[in-house]
Amino acid sequence: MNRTPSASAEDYLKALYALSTAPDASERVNTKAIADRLSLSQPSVTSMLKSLQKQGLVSYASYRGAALTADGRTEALRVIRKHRLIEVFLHRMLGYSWSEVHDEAERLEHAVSDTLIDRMDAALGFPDFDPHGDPIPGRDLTMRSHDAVCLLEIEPPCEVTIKRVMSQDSAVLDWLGQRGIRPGAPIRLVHLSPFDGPAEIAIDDRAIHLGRGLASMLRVRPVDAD
Amino acid sequence: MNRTPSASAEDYLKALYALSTAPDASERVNTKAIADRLSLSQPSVTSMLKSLQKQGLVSYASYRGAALTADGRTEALRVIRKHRLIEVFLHRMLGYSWSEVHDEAERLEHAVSDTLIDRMDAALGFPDFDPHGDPIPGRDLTMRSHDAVCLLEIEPPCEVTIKRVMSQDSAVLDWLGQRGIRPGAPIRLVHLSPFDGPAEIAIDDRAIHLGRGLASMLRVRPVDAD
DNA sequence: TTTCAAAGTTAGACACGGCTAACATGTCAA
DNA sequence: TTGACATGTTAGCCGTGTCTAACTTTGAAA
Repeated sequence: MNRTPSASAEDYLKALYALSTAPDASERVNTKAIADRLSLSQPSVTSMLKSLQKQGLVSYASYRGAALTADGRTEALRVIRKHRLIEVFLHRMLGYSWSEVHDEAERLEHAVSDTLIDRMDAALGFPDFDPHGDPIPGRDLTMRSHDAVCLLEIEPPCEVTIKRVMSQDSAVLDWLGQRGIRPGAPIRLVHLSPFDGPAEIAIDDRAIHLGRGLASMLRVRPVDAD
Repeated sequence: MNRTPSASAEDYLKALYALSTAPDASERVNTKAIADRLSLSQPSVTSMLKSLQKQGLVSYASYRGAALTADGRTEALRVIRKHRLIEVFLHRMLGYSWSEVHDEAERLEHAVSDTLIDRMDAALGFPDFDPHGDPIPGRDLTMRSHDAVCLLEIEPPCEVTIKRVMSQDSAVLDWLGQRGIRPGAPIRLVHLSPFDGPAEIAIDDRAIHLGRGLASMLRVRPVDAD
């Protein structure tokens, strides 16, 4: 009863991990939230949760949502580690842009062995972050914590460094990338318009106005924090 | 009705290709031969052949065996191309030995996109052969012909170069590799014992005696043929 | 020409992972 | 406290790809 999770099961575990570690998330995760995230019907989710519980990866109670067990969390982190290392590998070794890596990694993460991923890790020099700035769990499958904060929580004006861009949408990533907005880039938060207005930032002395949606995807650290 | 073949379907197409291009193969391939090669039951094969026929990849008639259609052949070659390029990639870029590459490639071949494989191909400098000396179909999906002959067809004594080692068994490959028997290695066929006896070869002036089984896996070219 | 073993197919089952339709439960607002 | 509506589950279906058991066909030897 403890076989390797199927590709589908891995996707559920990843979704569960992401939803339960989201900024404002509760302990237990909704059936609906999982269904929405994976674009599946709710009954499909119910049935997979029961199956994952039988495998000891999820704790689940009818009408009460689900949570990862310690084992489930480990499996989720194993997949996330694979996903992010593959992203770095595609980016650095094969010239993929950061907007292209996600979809390819989404398929490969279910096919690469633990051995292969460790060799990729070594070939890359044991990177800590993927091309989007997402932290890569180490071989011990613990998630590194990330001390960056949301751009919208900064008091303008302020010089910050972009640490992480929390989007997987390739159109968004292309648009940001063309403007130099990527992890490591130094930017200046100039102004935050009230009433959910845009954020004005400056990068290389060029002004860019970002809607709140986009701005909230940027995780930054004040320059003097180092 | 012309979707991308499933991972299973790809395995059947590869098997069909291998069996129908084997040295002494007939036009049509047995159900049993496929079942044996894939370690599946015969009824499973019958049912998949019907499905592949419906997809236009295989021509099949009850009790008459099966053959690839032009489309099926193309799909088979696409998978073989992926498999062999992945093998080269693992070997050259990630330090895999030639006895390790097959199993990993067997899983990855179903997950890599055409785009990724083309980038790997370019990163490797468009190799013509995989680590076992098997020819890699080009982007146009045509199989390069291979002018090497079986070691057992050579008249000893004769200096030859090993061109290809037709085994996927890692124990066999390790044993051969430890003795320097790999594509590119120059060897001397010293003697062929009669009555299905061993082949005596010399490599770096060291004598090695190979059973017919092993010897028949070696494809070579006489040194003066270049 | 007959027969019989090997090869092939059909029938029917199962696990997996989806789905829709219908029913059950929870929760918030009145 | 009680609806009403959002959320969740159950029931039952489907397609894929596998299996075993039972039956059919083929083809080669007698």
